[in-house]
Amino acid sequence: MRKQPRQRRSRRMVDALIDATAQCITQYGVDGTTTPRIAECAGVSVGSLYQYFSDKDALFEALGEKLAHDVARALKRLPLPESANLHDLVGGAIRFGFDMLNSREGLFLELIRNWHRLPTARVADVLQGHFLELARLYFIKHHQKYPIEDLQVRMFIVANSTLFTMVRQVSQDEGLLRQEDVAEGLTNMIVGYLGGETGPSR
Amino acid sequence: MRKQPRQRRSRRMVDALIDATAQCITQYGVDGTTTPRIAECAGVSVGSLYQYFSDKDALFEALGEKLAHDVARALKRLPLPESANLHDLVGGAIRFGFDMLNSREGLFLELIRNWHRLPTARVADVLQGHFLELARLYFIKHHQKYPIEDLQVRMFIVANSTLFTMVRQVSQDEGLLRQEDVAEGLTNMIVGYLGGETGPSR
Amino acid sequence: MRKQPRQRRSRRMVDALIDATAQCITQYGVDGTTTPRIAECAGVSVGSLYQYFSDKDALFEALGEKLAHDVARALKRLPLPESANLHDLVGGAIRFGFDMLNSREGLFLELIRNWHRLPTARVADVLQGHFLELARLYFIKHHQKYPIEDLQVRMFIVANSTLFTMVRQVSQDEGLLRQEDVAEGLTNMIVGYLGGETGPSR
Amino acid sequence: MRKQPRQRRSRRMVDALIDATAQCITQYGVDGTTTPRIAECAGVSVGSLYQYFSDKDALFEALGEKLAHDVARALKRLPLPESANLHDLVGGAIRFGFDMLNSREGLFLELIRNWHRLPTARVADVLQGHFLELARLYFIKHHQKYPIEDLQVRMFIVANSTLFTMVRQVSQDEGLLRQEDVAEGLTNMIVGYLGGETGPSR
DNA sequence: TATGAATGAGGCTTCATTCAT
DNA sequence: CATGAATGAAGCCTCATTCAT
Repeated sequence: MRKQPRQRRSRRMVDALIDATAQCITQYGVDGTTTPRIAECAGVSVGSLYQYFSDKDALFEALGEKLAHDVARALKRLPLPESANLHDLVGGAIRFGFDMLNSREGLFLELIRNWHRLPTARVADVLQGHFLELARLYFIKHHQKYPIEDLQVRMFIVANSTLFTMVRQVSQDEGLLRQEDVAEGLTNMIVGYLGGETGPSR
Repeated sequence: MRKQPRQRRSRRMVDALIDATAQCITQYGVDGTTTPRIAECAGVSVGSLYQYFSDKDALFEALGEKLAHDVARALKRLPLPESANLHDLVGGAIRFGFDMLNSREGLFLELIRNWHRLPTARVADVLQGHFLELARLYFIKHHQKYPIEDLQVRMFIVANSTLFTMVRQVSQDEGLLRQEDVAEGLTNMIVGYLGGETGPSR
Repeated sequence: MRKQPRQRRSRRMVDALIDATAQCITQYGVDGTTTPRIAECAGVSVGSLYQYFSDKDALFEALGEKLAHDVARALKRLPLPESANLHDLVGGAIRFGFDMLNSREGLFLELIRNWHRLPTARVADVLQGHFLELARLYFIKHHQKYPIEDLQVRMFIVANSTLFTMVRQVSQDEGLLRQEDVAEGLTNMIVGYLGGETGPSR
Repeated sequence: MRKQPRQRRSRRMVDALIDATAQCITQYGVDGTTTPRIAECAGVSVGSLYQYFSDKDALFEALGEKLAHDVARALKRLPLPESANLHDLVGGAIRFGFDMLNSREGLFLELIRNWHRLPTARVADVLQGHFLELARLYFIKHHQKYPIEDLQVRMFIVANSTLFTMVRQVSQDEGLLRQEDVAEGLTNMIVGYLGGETGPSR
């Protein structure tokens, strides 16, 4: 009970630093997000940064984890209409994805672009777990049998295809293609892949 | 008559620098590829590097363009069996893609991963043009009518989905998923998308 | 009566801090011994550290003094056999020295190595006084006349020669020379110097 | 033949940096010798420092090696009178040592004090080799048989005793003991040890 | 032209010490 | 008194780029 104030103070600092990191990333990009800038952005000295995070990477990791949880929560809140057919479901997810990428001044966009240089192990775990859970729920509800054998391969393909195609679409400064069209196309592709025949060729 | 040698010398130097850049990238990654290293790798002074390239980015751009042309040439040489059905065609392309990503000690892999930080406008143009041309040829040969209206959208989706899913697959150090399975899955998804009904849902 | 507890508390804190300093030195070396670490090691806040010690150096000084007293006490307890000839006496002292250097996980070793960077004035006083006293006792017991004139010089030479040679020996990671041999050699040298003719050359 | 100017330039820079390091050490001590200061002292940018030395330690190493060679050269030039008896020889060496320690504004003093924190492997090799050679020459000239068995132990003891006793003497700001007396005492001790009976006790 | 020495801003991180609670 | 969060100067090192030769 006596530690509360301290913990709350700590928590506030940690949050401030994570938020500052996010802000720097949207403002200067991942490359331009330096420890001095983060500290300044948080209105704090560099020393404080290192009191709460062992490392610049630790900050990125914390930010990633926080965002992953935010996304997971938002996903959970997505209305999954009982009667939803696969097309609406996938379409909804993709629109949700585009919304995310367009939100927060491109924070997610920049993070996903730099995926391979960031400490993403934890984040990936969180999200993957969530998506697999969603898929399982869906299949259990709509089909007794679901392709458990290659579910992982399918999820991998679907997730990455969707994600990076969206990233690329949003990254195109000039609106060469309309987001609506890309969303629709992606949806069709995914639905066709997940819902249709699965045998090789034929 | 006296200019030839000079120009040839120039050409050789430019090539050496571009090759050195590629070598540095495979060896040290994009981040570890510094101008002094490139110069040393090319057996040339930094000064010379800046004589021929205004900028580090210019070098990357030149490398990208060169590789794009290499890839385009290789694509052209791909045997497209007259009788090829769509599945074999796409499957072949995907296998070609995996081969590329696994070739040259991961050079393409590293470059595509860092896509957004590199000057890729020209490269994208070259490759996109090529793919569109391929698609047009295919459709002209096999279908009188081809969906010219949303061909660009489809190519965009297919290209990016395939490319980044492959990159992610090859990036996974631990072989969680077998490349064969991913290739097969991707192929099925693409074929289903390109070859099947195209109307929105229904 | 109300002050007692406070003073006892103070004493305990001071001791804890000094012990923590010693522990940090053995664990991280003199360079790695930071005030935050000491405080943490002592289970105390940095602030408290500065309540009791004006300065990091003050802590080192206190540690030095404490250890000097420990050593002095241990020296006093050394059995000085009545019949001891000089060789046994010196040999015993040197073995005692090696034991010290090898004890406490190298605490003394590390401190003596860093002699010149630490506040050692007081320590030197304590030890020097002790050694001179020992010497005086010995000479009084065994020789009526003792070279009071250059006793200080001799003690200085003997003490430093022995000490730093031992330190260097113990510092050698690879056991190039056997400690036994060095101890024997040192003993011979010292005995020869203290016991033999003292005139210049001859 | 065309590389000369460059090499000379390099050589000059390297020398300037090493000299600057020496100067910083005498002026600010080993702890106060920072890379920015060294660079400034040499009238050069930090970057240049790192063009010639991979590391701060590399600089210290180079300085050490240079000084070791200087000392070795000076030792070689020492007049070793044919007729020298051991006392004069050792006395000369010790006086030479004191001269060194008092020279160059205490550069050697500070370096030897910080022996254990500096990269001294090479230096030790150079000097040890030199001293062993000297010893061999002496013994060969003066005694057919020389105690080859424990020569290493003896040299180790003599060298360290002498060196660190001298260092401690010169370090004493207040001239508690006269250097002359310490030199004489050391000489006597060494001569007694090296020249006299060597059997254990007796 | 070719060279490569030189630059210096700027990145990451540490730690002795203070001060508001 | 005790606390420990906060500070910020300072250390080490990198690298894109320039410029005198």
